[in-house]
Amino acid sequence: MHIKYPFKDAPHLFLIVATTRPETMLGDVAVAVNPRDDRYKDMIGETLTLPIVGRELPVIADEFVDPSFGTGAVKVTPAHDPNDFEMGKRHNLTPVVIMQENGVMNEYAGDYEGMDRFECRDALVEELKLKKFIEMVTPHQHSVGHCYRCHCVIEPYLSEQWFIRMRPLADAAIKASQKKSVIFFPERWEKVYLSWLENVRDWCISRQIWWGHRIPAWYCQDCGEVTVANDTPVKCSKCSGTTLKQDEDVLDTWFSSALWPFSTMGWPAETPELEYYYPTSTLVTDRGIIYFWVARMVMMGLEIMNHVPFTNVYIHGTILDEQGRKMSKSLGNGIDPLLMIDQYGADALRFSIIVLTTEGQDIKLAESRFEMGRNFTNKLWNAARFILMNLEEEHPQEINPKTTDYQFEDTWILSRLTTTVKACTLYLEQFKFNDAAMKIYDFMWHSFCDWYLEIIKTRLHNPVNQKDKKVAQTVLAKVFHQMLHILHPFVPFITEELWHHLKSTVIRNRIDIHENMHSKSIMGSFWPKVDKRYEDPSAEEIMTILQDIIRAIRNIRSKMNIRDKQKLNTVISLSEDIEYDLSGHAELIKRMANIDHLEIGINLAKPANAACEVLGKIQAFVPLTGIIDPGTEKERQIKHLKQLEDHLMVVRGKLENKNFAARAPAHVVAMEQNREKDLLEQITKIKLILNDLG
RNA sequence: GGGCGAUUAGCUCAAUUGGCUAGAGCACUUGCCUUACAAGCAAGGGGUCAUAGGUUCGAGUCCUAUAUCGCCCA
Repeated sequence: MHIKYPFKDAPHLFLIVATTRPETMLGDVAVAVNPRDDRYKDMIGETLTLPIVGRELPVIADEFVDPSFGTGAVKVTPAHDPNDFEMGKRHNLTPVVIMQENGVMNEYAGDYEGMDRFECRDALVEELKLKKFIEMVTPHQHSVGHCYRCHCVIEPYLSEQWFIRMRPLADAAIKASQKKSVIFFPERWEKVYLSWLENVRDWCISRQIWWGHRIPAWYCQDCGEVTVANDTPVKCSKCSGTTLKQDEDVLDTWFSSALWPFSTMGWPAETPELEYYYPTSTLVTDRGIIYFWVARMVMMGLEIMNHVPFTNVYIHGTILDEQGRKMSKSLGNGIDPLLMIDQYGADALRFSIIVLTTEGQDIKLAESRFEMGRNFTNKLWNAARFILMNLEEEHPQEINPKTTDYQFEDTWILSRLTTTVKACTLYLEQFKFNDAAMKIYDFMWHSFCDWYLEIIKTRLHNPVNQKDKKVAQTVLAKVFHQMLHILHPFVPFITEELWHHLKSTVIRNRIDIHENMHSKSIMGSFWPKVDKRYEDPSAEEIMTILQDIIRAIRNIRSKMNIRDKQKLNTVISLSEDIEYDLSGHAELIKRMANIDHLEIGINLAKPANAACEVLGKIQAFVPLTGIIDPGTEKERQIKHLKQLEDHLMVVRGKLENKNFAARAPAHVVAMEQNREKDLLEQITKIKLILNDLG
């Protein structure tokens, strides 16, 4: 709406002012233009007459005015617009409040006194029209603040409120993070924290709502003195008058929240809780409240307790719904954790969420994601059933397995366990929870269950001697015990339950696993220490090779449609320069690949009608007279050959680049050279096999 | 308008700070009710790492620009 404001000295001339809230003109105290706006330059300092009201308004110059917006001249209403309030302060203008607190026009509204603000708007526009003060009306889209509870339009309103001077508090909080007394994980959130503190403005803590802590300020009705006190004062501190009125407003909720780390511990009393819990080590939260809450807790902690409330601030991703929207009550797209716990289990819920929580990434959460955690806990439960069942046996004295009593798989799983404990510990210290969870997942499922349990089944069910069976049982119990411990933070309920079963089984059967099991709960135990004696990188490397061989044989089985139950014979031929001794592992391969006769040796000849697999310096031959399909076999070999040749091209591309040899580190060059040699050897072997197939 | 982040397999996400043929879960294909587990076992298939330049012996990773999406602030 464009309104004409006449000049005092030339009432037939006007300055046109645009507004979306015409009723606020009753509170106008000036009209402002941009000092560099040529259209209005000459008018600065002139006086206008406010239509209808008749008040004199100076034309002032202010950089804030955007010449391209509206008419380039704006009415200044300091009592009813925050920007105008700032402008009013800059030009020493006295604000005029035109409404009461309930939105009804007051005595400054003249004839409109007593009208509601919207009623007043219509009536005033009518009058302006009648008196021809309106230049034109254009539709204009703008955003209007609404109350989040009652949805009515927010009215900016000049009133007296309490503020906290933030600069000194903020400076202390900035220093705390510079000194690393407060550390963010991931690190980059520190920037958000700092940029807010550096540009912080004084904080208005008065809220005009009926719930919350009333502001502890009392106004003397006799002399006007303000008394601020912990306890309700009985008389004015200045004139001793007894007519005191407490401020109607309450403290901003974030003010109370800022005190949370100590106010919840009995502060200001010096309670044992306060002593124990303040300061604490780590705060875990969402990035959305880094300055609303985190920074304010730090400031208040420093100011009041002389110490930061926490050292580490772990910022996790925001949990969103499947479509990437924030969860909210009004959208109804939230997931009820209690419902999920009923459906999938508390541990499943917890484990799934930890696995999904990757560093600095929001989490799109769908209910189906909890299946992963459920499957994991289910797997753990079933593995435990198997273990406990197989420990159920009277266990006499000779239970103390010396290193020489260990089978290869025992050394391997103990080393894998140690590696896993090490990695988990490191990841947890770095707040990389999902990496820690994934390591445990992989160990429990793909090392312990898929391989170790399968390998030792024969030792448990058809042992060659009782001693070896007992060694297997002891290692089994020991690994399971430690595994439960590293699993415990991720799946606390199931590990507690299983730990009790293990404890009673171990005690009843007198299995000595050299672990303290006297506490009443797994929570009373300690996090496993890395025991370097169990580390065995070569066992882990050899096991990887054995797994490759076993997979290759199973692959041949699958491709040639041979049932798992059918026993096969196999010849494993090794190059003479192979770095590993596999001779001791024939039994393991036979067991896991279901092989009847297995021959392992250097440069063994390929048997007739055999399916082959080339694995680096190892060749596996499975004789399949009458079963082998030469077409399928040829296809397999050609496919493998192509892979090797593609890889060789990449490697040669590097080696043939003169700069590579000159500038890359020696170990990288050596690695590529070795790789070329290995690839060539393998290619030669496959070509021989293909020749043989015709 | 300012700032931050994302873009990798059909889907959801990793990739130890620039160095083996980019991994996992789900989904998919094939074969298995094998006395811990079919919510499972075994074997597979699947990726021009958003696009275009640049730096480098070497780029998913570093730099610049573009596109799309998201968050915060004004």
